[in-house]
Amino acid sequence: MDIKHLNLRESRAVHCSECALSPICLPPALADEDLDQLENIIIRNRPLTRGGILFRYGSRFDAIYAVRSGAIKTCSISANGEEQITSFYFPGEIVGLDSIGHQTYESTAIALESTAICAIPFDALETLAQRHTTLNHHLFKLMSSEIRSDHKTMQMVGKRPAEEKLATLLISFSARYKRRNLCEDQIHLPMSRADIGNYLGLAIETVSRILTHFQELGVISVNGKQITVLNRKQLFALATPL
Amino acid sequence: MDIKHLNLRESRAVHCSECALSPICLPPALADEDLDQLENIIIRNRPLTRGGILFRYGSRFDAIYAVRSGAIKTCSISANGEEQITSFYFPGEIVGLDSIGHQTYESTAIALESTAICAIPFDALETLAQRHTTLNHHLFKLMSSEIRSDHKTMQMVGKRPAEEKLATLLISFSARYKRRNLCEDQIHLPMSRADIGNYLGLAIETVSRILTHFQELGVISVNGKQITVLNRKQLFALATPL
DNA sequence: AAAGCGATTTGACCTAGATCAAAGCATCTT
DNA sequence: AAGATGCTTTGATCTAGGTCAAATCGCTTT
Repeated sequence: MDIKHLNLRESRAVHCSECALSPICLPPALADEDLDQLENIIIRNRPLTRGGILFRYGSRFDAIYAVRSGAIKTCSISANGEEQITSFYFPGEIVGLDSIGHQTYESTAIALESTAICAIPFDALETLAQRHTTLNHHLFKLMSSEIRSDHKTMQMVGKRPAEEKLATLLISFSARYKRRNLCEDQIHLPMSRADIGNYLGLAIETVSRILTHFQELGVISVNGKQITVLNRKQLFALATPL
Repeated sequence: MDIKHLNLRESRAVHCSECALSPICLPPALADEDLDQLENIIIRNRPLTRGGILFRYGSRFDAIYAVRSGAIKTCSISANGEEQITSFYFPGEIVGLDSIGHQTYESTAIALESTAICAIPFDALETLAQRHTTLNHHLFKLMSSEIRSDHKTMQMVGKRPAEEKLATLLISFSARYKRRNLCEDQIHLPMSRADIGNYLGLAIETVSRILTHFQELGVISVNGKQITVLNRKQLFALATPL
């Protein structure tokens, strides 16, 4: 490991207790002592670049990951090789929960842009959780939230008009920006139109057309991957009321 | 509680260790002593009748449920009142995992036919799991399996031809029959065509048409809710290769 | 700055599956 | 047994959104 790399590590070595994302990713009532123990097992690697693979379907499962910055997509690959994007993950969110209890990762996780990650080795985490009720409970909660979020996705994807799907997705992204105290009306889409289409079950042409249409309606303004919400109320009216 | 009810309870009081479904619903390596403790917290109520509600969105979350016989559907209700079926549960499977860590149930669970249930109060289960690593691990595993199963559903529902969706669903049901050592070629559909349509994102007419078409192809024979698989190989060929 | 390349947009057309409508079938009532 | 009620099937249309094709926009790379 060269000096430059060491410096990089050093500069990014933020303790969980100082991390702005901890309200999203950690249980609220974690004692200082427990936090220290958790801190000790977390590994902060060099950031992934766009397209970089965090883990690959079939490789040995050893850790779950907290996104620190950037964004991740996860996909299931069907036997005939077609990939289905199952989720997008933003800072503060945890990737890899679907592989817990398995020997191998059950999906592939790919960085959508330059992305910094905290790796949390699962064996150590499970051992720690066995001794700390709060942490164990938090893990249950994280996993059940993941299930619910998948259910919302199913609700959005299953047989709704394309406009509704897209409006709903934009609102979901906006809400996640807000949760991190970022401006909820400036949505940066880290993924391609193809990714959005795959996720929502739409052709990329449809995604593009609907974004232009929303723009014509004056609901949003589109500038490549940058979306500005101009009429929040109307956007909600276009979406599936979840 | 009247005598009749007590008798009913008595007659169905099968211990987990004797339950044919335990390989599906319990961790394989659970010590006898732990099993006794688990057994003590489980509540076996009177069976639900068709349409009976196991739990309702918004009511207080207090237990997860193992299906003993019959079948359950769970639905998310969107704000405009439309329901989206998120899963079907067969004997040995666990319902309610999506509500763990919440005060209230996050979905509604409804019996599709006469259905017997084991209720497992979650507080007690969590306390027990805190002391028994195997059980805790099993809970993680159950939840991650639920996430994966949702991902498979998303893969099936998202932008696949209708025939593929239906073939895939039949195979999923068939696999779950087999898991319980039942004949994998005799599929009893406990749910209506409308439920299947809702789940797969198809109109009920489409569901019906495709079942007839599969019958014309000689792949299955349809008799109301009773499906017989005549050509397993061909059915697989019609399905999404998951 | 030019060239090259992938991503995105826009337009024209076409199909899978939705919707509408009506007829069959069961199951439950009276 | 005759209705009544609610599924399911079948048939005839219609349309949202897919597919194909071409133009445009942003990028790297040279």
